Amino acid sequence: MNSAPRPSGRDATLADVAEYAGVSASTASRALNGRGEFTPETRAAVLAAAEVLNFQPSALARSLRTRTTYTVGFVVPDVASPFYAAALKGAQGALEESGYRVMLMNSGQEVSGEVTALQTLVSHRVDGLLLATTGISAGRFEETVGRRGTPCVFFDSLLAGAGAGGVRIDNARGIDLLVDHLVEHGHRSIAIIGGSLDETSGRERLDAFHAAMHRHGLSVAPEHVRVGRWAQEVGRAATHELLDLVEPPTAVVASSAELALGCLAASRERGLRLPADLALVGFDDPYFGALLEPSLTAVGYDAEEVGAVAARLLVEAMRNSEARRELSIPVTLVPRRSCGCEAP
Amino acid sequence: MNSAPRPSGRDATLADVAEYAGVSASTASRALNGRGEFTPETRAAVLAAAEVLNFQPSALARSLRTRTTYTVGFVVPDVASPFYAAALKGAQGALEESGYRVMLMNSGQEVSGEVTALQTLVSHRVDGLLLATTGISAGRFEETVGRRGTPCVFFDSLLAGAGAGGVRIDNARGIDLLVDHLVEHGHRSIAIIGGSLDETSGRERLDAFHAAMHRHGLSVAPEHVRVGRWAQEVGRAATHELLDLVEPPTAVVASSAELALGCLAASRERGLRLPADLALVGFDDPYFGALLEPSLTAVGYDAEEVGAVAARLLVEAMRNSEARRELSIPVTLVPRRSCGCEAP
DNA sequence: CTGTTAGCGCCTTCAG
DNA sequence: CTGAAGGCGCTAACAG
Repeated sequence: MNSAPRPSGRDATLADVAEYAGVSASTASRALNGRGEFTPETRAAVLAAAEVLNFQPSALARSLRTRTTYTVGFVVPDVASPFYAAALKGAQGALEESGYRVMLMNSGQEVSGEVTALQTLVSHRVDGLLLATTGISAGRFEETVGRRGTPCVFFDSLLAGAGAGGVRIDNARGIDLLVDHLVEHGHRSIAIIGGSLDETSGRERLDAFHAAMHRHGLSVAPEHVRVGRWAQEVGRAATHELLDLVEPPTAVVASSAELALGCLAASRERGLRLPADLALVGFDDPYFGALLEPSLTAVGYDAEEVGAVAARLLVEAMRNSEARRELSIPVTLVPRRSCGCEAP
Repeated sequence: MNSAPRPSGRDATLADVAEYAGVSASTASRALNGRGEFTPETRAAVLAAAEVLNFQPSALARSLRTRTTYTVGFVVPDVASPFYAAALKGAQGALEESGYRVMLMNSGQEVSGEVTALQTLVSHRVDGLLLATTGISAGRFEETVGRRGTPCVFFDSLLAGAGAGGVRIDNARGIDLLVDHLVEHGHRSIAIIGGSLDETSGRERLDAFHAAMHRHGLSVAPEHVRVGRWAQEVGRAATHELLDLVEPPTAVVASSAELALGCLAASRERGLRLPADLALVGFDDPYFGALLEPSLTAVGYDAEEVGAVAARLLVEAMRNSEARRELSIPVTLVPRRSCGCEAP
């Protein structure tokens, strides 16, 4: 034993611990990190010293030295969106299990924001990236993170062939489920309110809609296709436009929960009774879906799982960069009343 | 000019840039950071070199040297919760404006998780902390981050007198608004479904409820007070219990959106017609509140603002640690139909 | 205005 | 098993 705990002038560094324990810095380092064998005394002394001095190793210095930060960058358009928030939680959990931390960046729906976020993350030397892109080009991406070779797993919105992998939602299957269900209810004049075509999900859902309609031998009027941002307001406006048509649809599939909510709002403004006057189904099953009026028939999936799977893929990639892998998250139909079902 | 861009063996370091530009490392550093004046040539040469070599300064090394990370730690029980997600977004935006980045940690509703999160953040030498605690003790907090003196602003749930400041929601005012409104509708037998008493909001809302009832000269039956976690399931169970009473309440105030949703679900399960059979009002105005059946009368506030204000307080504290400041976010009543109003 | 020197805190050869 | 030495990449003194 030596002097009293440091008067907190600065806080304890490895050297302090070593001095206090009466050993060299390297020995202290080894003891603390469990490398090699020691005489019990030595080890105990170091541990005690660390305890007493409240030693908190500097992740900064360690990372600089080891060239590993155990930090992963997470970039999404908007953390406040339920989907991204859930994905973040899932990823966070999975990463934590593997000892990684998350540095979060909002890209704010803009490519410039995405590039900035990526640069920041790269300068922080993150070990990996989890990215839900909103439209960065492969070239820009390559230029920003490619050179350093930081592993990157895309999710939700993928960048063709780039990065160490991707996790997608089974958009085509989901839309199929929705359209099939509407057709079973006898609808033939179905409209779609789609999300941004700059994103994978926006494009895939719209394409799948056309394909599904075609499969049923149904035609889709051009004015029955509305696309825009993923916002409630967009869904609302689109619904009004749809209903103002000389031949309004008898059913609509909304590409997201926000869009479906907008449709609901517009219908309510017009005093429409759903599903009698208009049937509605949506992609995304919000947790309050059963409590809406009418309760919303939707295609659901596990958003946390999207993040968790992406994170696991990334961890693998960071450990041993193997071949690129792409996974798909399954979706299921949750029939409720907005489609015309009698159910719950 | 010198040789061709580096074959990307490793990536460019400041030394590389300096060499390429034919100047010393310190000059390169100064030029890049805009310190001091230079002969135009020098500056241009350095900038060009940095450009060509795609130089990305290491935030790690810089932080180690300057003892500043420009990173803020953000700790919440659950990022996926709408409130925290929104607060995060608000904080993120405000912080970004001041050049700070966010490192996110989920405490998972447990004190142990909170301590771990704090330790991690401290070892990363974050410049500041934004914390929505779930019950860490002042002692534990002091022990974990106090020694280093990292500024910390609490939000939502405060730790009495600790840290550099706090941002609270005006819970008392919100509950007053709710109770007053119910009383105006003629209710005298009002129950409350409260959230966790380990958190400031849980306690304050419950206390305010008792105070408000008292103010109106109304008594509250002990069995009309139910508390638990902030979960829909809890709200549902509590509502069933309330309705099974020999003297069920005629109205209930739910302490959060989740709780209100649970109450709605339970009411629906029993085939009750709201607000005729039971009036309901809630703290927290979810964005889909108008689309529920019946639409939910609630007290709302700007969740993003909570995060943004906390972040601004923190930035001030990091710049010049002045006196502790505590701010309150205002709330407003949004009357809809679940209370008995005819409105929208 | 510019270069040289030193060191942030840690880990990891290389000797002993 | 342990200690000494060096360096990760950058910036802040200190000279010139």
